[in-house]
Amino acid sequence: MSTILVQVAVPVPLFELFDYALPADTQVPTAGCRVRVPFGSRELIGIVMQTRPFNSEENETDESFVTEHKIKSILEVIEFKPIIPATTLDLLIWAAGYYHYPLGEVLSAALPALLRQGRHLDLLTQYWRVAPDANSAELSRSPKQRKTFDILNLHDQRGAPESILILMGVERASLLLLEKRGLVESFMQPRELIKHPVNLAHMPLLANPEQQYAIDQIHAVLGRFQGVLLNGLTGSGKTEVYLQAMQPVLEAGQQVLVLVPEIGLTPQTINRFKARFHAEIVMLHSNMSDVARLQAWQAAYTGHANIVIGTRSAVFTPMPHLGLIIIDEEHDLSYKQQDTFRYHARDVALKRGFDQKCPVLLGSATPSLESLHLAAEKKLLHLHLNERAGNAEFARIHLIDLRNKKRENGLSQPLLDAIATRLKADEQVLVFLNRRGFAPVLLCDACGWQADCPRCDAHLTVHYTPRQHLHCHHCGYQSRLPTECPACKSVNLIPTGAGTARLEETLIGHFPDHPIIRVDRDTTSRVGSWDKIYQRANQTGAAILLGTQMLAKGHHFPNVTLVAIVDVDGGFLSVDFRAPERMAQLILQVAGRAGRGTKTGQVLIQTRYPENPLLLTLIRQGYGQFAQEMLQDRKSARLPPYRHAVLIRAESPNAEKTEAFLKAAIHAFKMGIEEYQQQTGQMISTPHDPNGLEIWGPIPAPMEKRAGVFRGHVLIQCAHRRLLHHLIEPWWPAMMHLPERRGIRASLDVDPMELS
DNA sequence: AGCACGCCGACT
DNA sequence: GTCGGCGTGCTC
Repeated sequence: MSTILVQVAVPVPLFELFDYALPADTQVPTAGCRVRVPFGSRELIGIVMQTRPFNSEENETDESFVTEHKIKSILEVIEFKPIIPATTLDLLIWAAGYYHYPLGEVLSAALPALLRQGRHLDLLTQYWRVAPDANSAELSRSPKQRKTFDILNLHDQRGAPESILILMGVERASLLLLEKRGLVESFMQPRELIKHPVNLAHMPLLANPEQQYAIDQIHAVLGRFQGVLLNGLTGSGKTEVYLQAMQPVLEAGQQVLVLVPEIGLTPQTINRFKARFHAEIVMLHSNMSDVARLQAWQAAYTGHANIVIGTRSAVFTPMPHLGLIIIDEEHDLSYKQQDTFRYHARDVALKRGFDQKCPVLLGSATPSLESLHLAAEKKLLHLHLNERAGNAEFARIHLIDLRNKKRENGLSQPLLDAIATRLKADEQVLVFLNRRGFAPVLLCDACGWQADCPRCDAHLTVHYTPRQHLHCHHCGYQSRLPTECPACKSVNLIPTGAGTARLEETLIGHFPDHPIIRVDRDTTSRVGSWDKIYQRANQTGAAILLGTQMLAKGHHFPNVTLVAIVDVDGGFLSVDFRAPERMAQLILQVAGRAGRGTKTGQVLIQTRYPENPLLLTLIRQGYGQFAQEMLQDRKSARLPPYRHAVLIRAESPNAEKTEAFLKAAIHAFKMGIEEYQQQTGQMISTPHDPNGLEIWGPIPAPMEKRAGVFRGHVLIQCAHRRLLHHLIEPWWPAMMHLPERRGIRASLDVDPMELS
């Protein structure tokens, strides 16, 4: 009997695809369509990858390994027009291969939750129109409804989709009120794809020569793939370049994809775009309801949305008329997913631009070393914006040598003096310390005992407010604050070191007359939303803003003229080879925050190592030169981006078993190398040969025990990406079935960003 | 990942 | 005598 076999990617952590029979009277689905299939004892939604005729007579010789009787039938074909269009499907297949993650899970993760659950794409859209016998006279006392009615009255009986009306400033509430009065009515119909031309809502700002050059360069590469690195200081007008770069793309009826860091998707960002273009703009981020997300996704998928602004996962949104991809703050770590499917949205975006023949614009004041390296190799076009708007001077950065200086809870006298000066001038100060709580260590003065987390290789942090206790910031473990040392019964337990809570106390002591706004994970629920924080900061005059990384990533505080970095040394002395780069990005980011308009800003950095050459390069010669030196270091240390890296992580409650798995994995990998050598006659042996394949490990993770599990790593590096992936491709799936894997959680991280 | 099957401990 | 612990193996 002749039937059709359908190869399906199912959302399970397995690397193989599964074959199903198509019911006899069913139309053949194409690749990218969803199907409901039986899988073991359950039912799952899978994605069709391929269909092929299947002849049971010839099955004996069929390359299909599945015995005929095992093949089950598809239960339902959910749609015949692919929910994942061919270009998106190809991108996802590539990503699953590149990141060595099961295809079924990759595809499933790329769909909005409701589609993942099998819901049909609802292509009907709500339209509104004026009711046939509407008498609008009664609206004289409801100006909002009047305005809404008038806008709707511009349209004939064919009406207008709600999203377009909202675009024109209509509020949904007014529509509903008018509907109650019987003046307007709504109906559902498939939305017509009218390419309504995108108009300018506002004229572009006058670009300075640098901006104009950048805009021209980007316009010159529209219509083909070109990666562009837009390297612009904070305040140099990157957003204006984005907007003008987008304009001809939108005017040509094409779509623009804008990726922003997780924290960057603020109303201010969106409003910049809305204020410039009369266009349909949709957002895609994690704080949206499933329905809202589906609606936005659908607008992108159908081509109705002109601009799609989203976080990391939006890089996979189908967009039939994609003409430009913009990645704002391309160096931001949130573009790399840190669990499960560990993709990097920036790298996926570059691949997508290549596939869909459109430019990819990477913007940053402090580009990643990866992007700078690509620019140096001429794989990215490198554009610079160095002028600040209004000729505002960039903040001056100074070091405060902490050695032999009296300090009060980490604050040196020169820093306290500088804060006092700024407050006296009615200006604001931002104090940055990446450590929350009161004190990072509780130490016994008598015997040296320290309060440690029983589940992690870490000290417990002392907290006094809102409730006195010890807290592990790595696993959440909590215990009461001991009154005496458990080891020697001494009562001299000293909270040692300073966190933001202690700094707050100290600052209140010094500056009792000024508001001190603390922003960290412990206070945001108390202080309120970001909006409230901005409001408070902008309403008061002289004030101190104190906080962790959260504060550095937030938005602008226009009255801040001094930024203090209390402890820079952690960043420059860390074992993680990317730590200095991240600290430099942070310093520049907060420096961009200081001083706007007429007031020149100042950055003070406290350090015990004022002669640190990297730090000196950064403050004397800027980020560009700093990055060049970092790249030189990376090159001589044979680290990324000069080597391609893959990190294997394993964890289990048993340290020996974790290590045994990693050893077995290394052994298998080395067997794979030998096989490769025999097949190709090419030797890959020493780290110093041009192939430079290096295997490091098993090594304990920087914090070996965390939340009660032991974590180990193997780092594999290679000068040739192709070779590395060629070796990993057959090897990693096989590792899932290793006997030593029992009880181990293992994952593979391609191009790891954090070695923890 | 789920889910079922299966083989050893404390209970109505 | 059963309920249920989670080890093991499979999913077209």
